[in-house]
Amino acid sequence: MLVDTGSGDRAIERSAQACHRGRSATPCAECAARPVSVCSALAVPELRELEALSQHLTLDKGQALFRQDEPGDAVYNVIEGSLRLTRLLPDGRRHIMGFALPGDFLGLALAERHAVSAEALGPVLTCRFGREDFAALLEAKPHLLRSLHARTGAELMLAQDQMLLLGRRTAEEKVVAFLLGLRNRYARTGRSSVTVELPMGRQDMADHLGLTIETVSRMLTRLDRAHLILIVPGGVRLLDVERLERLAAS
Amino acid sequence: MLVDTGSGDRAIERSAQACHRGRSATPCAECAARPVSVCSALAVPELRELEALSQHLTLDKGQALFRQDEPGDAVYNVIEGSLRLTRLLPDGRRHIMGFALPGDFLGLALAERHAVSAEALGPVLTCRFGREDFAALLEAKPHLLRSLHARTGAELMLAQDQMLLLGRRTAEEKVVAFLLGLRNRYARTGRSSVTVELPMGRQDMADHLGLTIETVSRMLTRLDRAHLILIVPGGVRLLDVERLERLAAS
DNA sequence: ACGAGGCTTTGCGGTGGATCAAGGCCGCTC
DNA sequence: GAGCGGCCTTGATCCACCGCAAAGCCTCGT
Repeated sequence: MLVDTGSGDRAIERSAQACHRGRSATPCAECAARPVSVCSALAVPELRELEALSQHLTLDKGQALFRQDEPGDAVYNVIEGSLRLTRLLPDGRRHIMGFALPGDFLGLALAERHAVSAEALGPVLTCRFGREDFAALLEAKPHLLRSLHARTGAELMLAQDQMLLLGRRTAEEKVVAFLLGLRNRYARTGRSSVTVELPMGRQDMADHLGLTIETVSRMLTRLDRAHLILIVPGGVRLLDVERLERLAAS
Repeated sequence: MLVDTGSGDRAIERSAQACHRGRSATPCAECAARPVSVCSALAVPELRELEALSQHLTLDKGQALFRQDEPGDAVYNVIEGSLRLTRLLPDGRRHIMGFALPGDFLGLALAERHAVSAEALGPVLTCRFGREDFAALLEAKPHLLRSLHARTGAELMLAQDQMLLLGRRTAEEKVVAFLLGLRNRYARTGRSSVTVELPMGRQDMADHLGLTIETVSRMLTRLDRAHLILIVPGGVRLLDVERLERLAAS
């Protein structure tokens, strides 16, 4: 949902040939992500136009959709799976600006160059639009631009929340706020559940919260031992949301 | 330039009667802030319409333009002076999301409620637009909306820079990056100079950088003693920009 | 000129989280 | 099913920054 752009680190290689391209059989009207994505701004008849401009694109775990500082020649809508949006400091320090979930739009800022790298946390399905095509569509559909602007504004508010979190919260508050925030995002995109999936690793959480991997791990085990959460494979179960919310001091 | 909204702390009281309202004699075409503000998206003939919708509004040091959580019934363009954009945690911890300078637009997100408080750091002159009026204008002028969206996108990128700064940088890097960033913003709005004005106090800088007032003070004196900057009344003089940029690791 | 209040600087411990260093727990592949 | 590699946890120590306290300094009003 955040801006985009990117250059990765590791052994993550964008292998264009590995990405299956071209529309699959499913039309926009039946897209699972449509109700929660920008596309919801378009009426059903308009979806035909959108469909003509779009390409499906899949990624495997670890592949980069785009890299920091690359020219932003396309924008994407996430349909399935999740990605991490990473920014690198010249000296190698890494920060994760956020995680993109189904329905999130990558390229909100329509910037010349991607400000972050987008790397798949698992199998990912996206809908790709060429930059020119999408700009032309925005030109023709003011309500799409308005919807995009509204999303960008919402993203800006989230970014502010994150700034406050990074600047003024303790390690425990950070971890708890992260879990609750993720839960709320899942709830908004449909499946709400007591169990919060964590598709990212501990290091990713740490790089998102401005902590080290050890601190994140310690805080999680502390919350577990206090019976506020239960650590399960692939995620956590929130046992006492009320008390967690008090801890997050939001 | 950031979002807006607000509820302050201290003895800052919005005294509506203290704000001189109504257009002064100067028309939009001669506005000093026009070249660097959203208004630059409008052609000279269109400025008449803009002018009809706008009201000048002045603030004294410490007065709030709006408060966190207030309904966002207006948007503002800063013409002269500077403001701090503050967000408060329920327990009193404060974070300053940014500082608005001449040319900055407050209310980019067009949100229902202000996300921050905007408080004048000194005498301030703003241009006020009613929310409804401005929305109607956006409806009528797509290029104004596009300009606003571009600004919001740029703001989002800045917010990401700030997140990286808050999450992954040392106290010294934070202070240096802040000084350099402020210098660049001044340069963009016209008057560039070796001397960087600091209209905000040390506590404000601390609350912006996620530090304490003592740490900010210590870093500044350390930079001063290293002859990288010179602390002068009301600001600092940058003595060795090259070395400062290396320190900021940007 | 003087005094008061607010802001800034400086010194001195204290501490939350970083850093360093083992292990432990999978889920692979062979 | 043994061995390997990646991730996660846990413990011990360290240090950058915090928090408190006391001056110092500047501005403003009288």
